[in-house]
Amino acid sequence: MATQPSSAKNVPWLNTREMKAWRTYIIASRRMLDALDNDLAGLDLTMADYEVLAQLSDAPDRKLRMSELAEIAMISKSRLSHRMKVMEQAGWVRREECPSDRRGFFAVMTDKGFKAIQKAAPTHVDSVRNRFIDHLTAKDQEDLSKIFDRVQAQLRGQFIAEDGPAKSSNKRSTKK
Amino acid sequence: MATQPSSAKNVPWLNTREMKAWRTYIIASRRMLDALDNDLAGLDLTMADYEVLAQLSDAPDRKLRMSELAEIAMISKSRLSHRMKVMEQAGWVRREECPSDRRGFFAVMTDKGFKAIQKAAPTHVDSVRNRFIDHLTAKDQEDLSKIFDRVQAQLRGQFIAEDGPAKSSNKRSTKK
DNA sequence: ATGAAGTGTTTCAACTTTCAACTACCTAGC
DNA sequence: GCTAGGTAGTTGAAAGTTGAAACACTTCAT
Repeated sequence: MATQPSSAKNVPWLNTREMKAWRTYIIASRRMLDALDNDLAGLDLTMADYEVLAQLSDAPDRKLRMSELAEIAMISKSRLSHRMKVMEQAGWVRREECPSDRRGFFAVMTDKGFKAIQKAAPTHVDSVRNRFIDHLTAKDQEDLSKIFDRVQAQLRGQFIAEDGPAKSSNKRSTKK
Repeated sequence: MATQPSSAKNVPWLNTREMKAWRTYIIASRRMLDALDNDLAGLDLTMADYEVLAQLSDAPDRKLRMSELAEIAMISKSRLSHRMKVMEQAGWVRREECPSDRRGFFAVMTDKGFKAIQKAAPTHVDSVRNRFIDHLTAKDQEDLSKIFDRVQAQLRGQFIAEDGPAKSSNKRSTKK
């Protein structure tokens, strides 16, 4: 539906090597991500929230425009608004008016939020090491970077070529 | 909390190479998975449902015990029950009593379900190729398999060592 | 000025996910 | 045979997540 990528017919099936790579990658990744989320749960964080907070803590003055934060954290503006409300109540962030553009707001990380993320970081890094990085050689790491740089480049290419705002859109057709 | 992996204190931070590998992998993966889900949306499928159906279609007689299916599709039994209800209404699967253990049920893929997945498969494979596999050399694929085999082996190790039923458990502590 | 477009929030309805029963059955020990 | 305890799977309610659309402002170009 909608510009079927030309080559859609007679797609060559995955051969054994390809299938193995795909399945191994996809399954191990899911398990690992579950595990990481689990490791963070003890700190009342999800990976998604950690990502938002980490981005914020890296930003100059630990503040970013809402839109920009949404973009780099790869979530919709609406979703960010929702999450911010929760994190605001936890006292980790607050909103601040943008003086130069009065439509805009900054998401600002509070000291409490910064302490929270600083406390979470070692646990998370430990997770990432134990569950992933420490099992890779330096060469592996470089290979991986190259591979996923390529993957990402192509995705970006396709998205720019298209129209939509990149986000999903779940069009479960008119089937009940 | 709960057997902190001994080395939890003074965790060495990720160096540049490690950080690059981790971020590139995690971000590109997320984008790619989003894209794949998007590609499937036109066929009224999510990756999760596709996974369930694919497992079923690969099983002998295209049937599996509910528990077993839940396990290999990496979802909880409860969740599978709920999803099955939906897929049953779509006419893709049905439940069948297990004669040898009358507590049990088989999930059975119907012909209609098989046709649906057969129709979806080329699109999905095309997605997987375009967005991932075709950007890897044969060597890349082998490297990837090795890497994620290792990652998975270690995860399994840790899980076996623990008590729970492997599934998350979200213990957001007693805060509010 | 005026209208179009941008920023961010909010409401709403749909959907997903988990949790804690709950039914039904099986197995073992006595 | 009975009973205790375990397993298979379902269920309903509660909680959480999500995106679309409507909204209130503000800015910007004419």
